[in-house]
Amino acid sequence: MPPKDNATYQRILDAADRLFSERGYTSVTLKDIGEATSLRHASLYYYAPRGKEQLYVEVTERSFQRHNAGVTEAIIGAGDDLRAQLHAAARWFASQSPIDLGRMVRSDMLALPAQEADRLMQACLAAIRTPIAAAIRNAARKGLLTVHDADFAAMGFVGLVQSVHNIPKVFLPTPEDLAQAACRAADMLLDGWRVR
Amino acid sequence: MPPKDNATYQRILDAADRLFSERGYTSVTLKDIGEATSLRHASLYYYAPRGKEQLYVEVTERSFQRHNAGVTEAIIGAGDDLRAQLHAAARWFASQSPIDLGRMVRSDMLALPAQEADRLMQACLAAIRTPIAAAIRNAARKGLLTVHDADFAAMGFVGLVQSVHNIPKVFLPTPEDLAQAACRAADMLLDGWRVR
DNA sequence: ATTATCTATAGATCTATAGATAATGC
DNA sequence: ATTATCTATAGATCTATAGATAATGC
Repeated sequence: MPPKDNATYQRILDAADRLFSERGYTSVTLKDIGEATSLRHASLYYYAPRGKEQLYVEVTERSFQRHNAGVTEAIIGAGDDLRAQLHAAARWFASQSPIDLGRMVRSDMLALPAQEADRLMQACLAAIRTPIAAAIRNAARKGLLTVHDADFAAMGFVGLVQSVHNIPKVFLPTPEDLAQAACRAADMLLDGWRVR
Repeated sequence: MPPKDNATYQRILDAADRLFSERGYTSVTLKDIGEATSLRHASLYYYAPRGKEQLYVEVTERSFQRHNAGVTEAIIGAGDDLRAQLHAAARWFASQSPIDLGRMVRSDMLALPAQEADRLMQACLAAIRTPIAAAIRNAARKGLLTVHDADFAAMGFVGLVQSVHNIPKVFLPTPEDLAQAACRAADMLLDGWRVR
């Protein structure tokens, strides 16, 4: 069992992260992860003795810590204005491969022991919701918003902003196109569709 | 090859629809579908000679026709007011098991021949987008909205409204709780978070 | 000696096919 | 006779383990 900061282990986690987040737990095989890291799939057990499940759990926890940090830093770096903060958060989600919470809840987690699935899912939801809900509460305290449930609003924000990842690539070819679409999505939520 | 309206075949499609939409293409096995219909998995080939892929394609096309009809009828039945129309559409999506467009794009479709995947995905996106975009355009023509891209707005609406399905069941225990949450999500988009 | 990776293989599961058997309709 | 379902099985793929081999560090 090598240390966690071992370079090969990080390569394995990176590949597993990309594959799991893209295709989901059951669609990814250890052979896929092996090929992505130029290792035989049997060698993965050297780093993760409990196999695919261990890799999935570690990768998922790591991924949500990264998202939590990414969104938090984006919002802090955007200053005090909520629109700027939401644009920064929207750009973060546009820049990352999307988090498919629905697939996680209704598919990935079914392959894990129920208790572990619960713990993991709770942590994941909190990790992405918390920094956004904090920004919303902050603006609401200043009397700028009519939002009643900041947590609910934050989850909706994530669902809306990430829907840009479902738009076919021909319509949003470059990463900047995607980022701008995500910002427009954030604006829709902030300003509303109705004329003011 | 029995006729399409054969009762057993409909049972198979219903079970496949539920399983595929919940867990995705690769997570569902023919054994699962067999067990859900009290048939041996080999018997499924009598109705779908091309196996799992055929079942997935038929079920997905059927599902999006159903959603298209469901949303269209909901909107028509809601009268002329956009808010009432969006609430009706939101209630429809809350009442149905969620469509995971992200999983379809980035996982399910990879298991299908590229050309068929393209055709299917285009049809799916259009089926749910069209009736909502029409309602938005209708209200925009009356000068009530500031929406610039009705198709983009419609996709965002679906992403936002369906995010209520990711909220743990303890917070939204009954179907009516879910429906009301979906309506509140629709209101957020219509009115915006900023005070008016 | 220890660490890292590989080959080989067992056992489980999955898709798909072949052919037997039971049920139904003439 | 035809229709519907079943049993049995082949071949592929997947997870996991055992043990060999190569590379590295003392």
